[in-house]
Amino acid sequence: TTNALDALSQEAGLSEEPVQQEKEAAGSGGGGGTWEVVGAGDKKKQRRKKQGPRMIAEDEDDEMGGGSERQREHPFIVTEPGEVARGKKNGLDYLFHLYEQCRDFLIQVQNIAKERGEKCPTKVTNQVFRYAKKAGASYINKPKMRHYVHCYALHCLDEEASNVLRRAFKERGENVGAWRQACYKPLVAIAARQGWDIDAIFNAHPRLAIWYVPTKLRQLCHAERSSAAAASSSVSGGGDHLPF
Amino acid sequence: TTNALDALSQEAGLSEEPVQQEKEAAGSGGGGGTWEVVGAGDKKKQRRKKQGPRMIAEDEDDEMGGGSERQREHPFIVTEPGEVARGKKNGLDYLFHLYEQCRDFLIQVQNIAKERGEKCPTKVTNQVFRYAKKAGASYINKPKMRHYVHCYALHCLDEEASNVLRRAFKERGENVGAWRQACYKPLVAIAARQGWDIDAIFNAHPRLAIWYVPTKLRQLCHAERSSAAAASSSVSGGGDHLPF
DNA sequence: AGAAGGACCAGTGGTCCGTA
DNA sequence: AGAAGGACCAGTGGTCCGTA
Repeated sequence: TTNALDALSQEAGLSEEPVQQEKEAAGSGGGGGTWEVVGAGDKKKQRRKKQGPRMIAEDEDDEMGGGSERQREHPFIVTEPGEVARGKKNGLDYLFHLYEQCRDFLIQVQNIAKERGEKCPTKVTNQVFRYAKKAGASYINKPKMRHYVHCYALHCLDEEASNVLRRAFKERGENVGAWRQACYKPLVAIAARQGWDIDAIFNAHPRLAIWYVPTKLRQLCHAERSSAAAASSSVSGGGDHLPF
Repeated sequence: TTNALDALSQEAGLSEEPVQQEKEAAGSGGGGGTWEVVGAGDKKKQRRKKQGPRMIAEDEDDEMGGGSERQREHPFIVTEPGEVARGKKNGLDYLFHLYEQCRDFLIQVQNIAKERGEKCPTKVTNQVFRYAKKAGASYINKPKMRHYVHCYALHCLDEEASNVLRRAFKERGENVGAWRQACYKPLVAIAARQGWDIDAIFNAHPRLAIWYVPTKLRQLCHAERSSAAAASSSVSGGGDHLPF
């Protein structure tokens, strides 16, 4: 906890070279099952490129010394439950594991806030992402986590349906983007069964409640509810008269 | 609701002259008991004054036409429960009434958001203040409401104690600032009785839950808890040994 | 001196788009 | 073409301080 406290009390330093850490993309080719996650790659300096005509001294050492490349996480592929991705890929169990890690980081941030009597986040906020980065989990970032939230939601709310979908998309050789898109539909169906309140559905699930409902999922639920309501009113005639 | 929808869908226009509305500071000298609240004063243009050297064409009509002054709400004075402030003053029942109004505005904003399938605020946010202004309640503003939140909290959580305090401070002829300061102490005492969790206390009260816990109140609770803990550990000796 | 509130500012939620 | 994520941006929570 002492270390954690330190990590939080310093600000995120973008200008100083960050301390390098070891990594071999946890889970991408390793043993299997338990993810021994540590810090990430070789990233260096990536200074701002756009934003106005600020050009002077912009690229003092843009060559990065000895040709080491800016490192990213390996891309995800559709894997079935329990399957470990081979080659320079990460599997979906690993993806979902990242959400559990974020939850752990949130809990740490919450504990620190409570100790200090500061306001205590209930969601995975920017502060939590900053904390995760400081704690060495540089492979966690906001755009990625937000991108796949609804996939994780399906995994939480109906693991069986999620597994079926994963197997089907793996079998068909679909890419991650296609699988990701396909995750919306069963979620909307779940919302339909529960009165369309997707926020309530997220909040009722302890591991999901800490994630913001994705805008697109919210919109899909709303659109689907509207057209369902229109359809059910049109079967009774479609006019202004009372049903039945 | 149609009007409400319109009000929300337009952005707050700072540059255009806002539509003028009638007002005679509701409750400041009126009948008594029920606040017939409407729009506010004569405010005009108040464009930015600081922020850089942007000077050109800054004050095309700074004289405001015919000498009409920029209008503010009358200041609050300490009144006892049920008492209506006389002269160019507002009483504390009116102050608390503003919090109830904000709650009504929040509920309207929530209803609109639900209809539209947008994310739904649980607190009085900037959006709600903007909505209130559009709806004609220009006497409601964020700095004022935040300033007195803890006073309203005491009123909600222990109306009897709040009333006693009001009578005492009125009798002593104290000003609003002194009364406001004095509201902290009984709140900290309430928190002490309930395990020091001021957020939980706010959230447990339906009318209070929509307000952010004021920073200073949170800090006071934290400081008081710490010193209470220190005191209770020092009576048992003050050392590192176990109590008892 | 006491008080009301416009306006500022650091850090947020959200996601685009230059990058690999 | 498909995907990861730095970095941007509009609007937020918070409150200072020029104003009356």
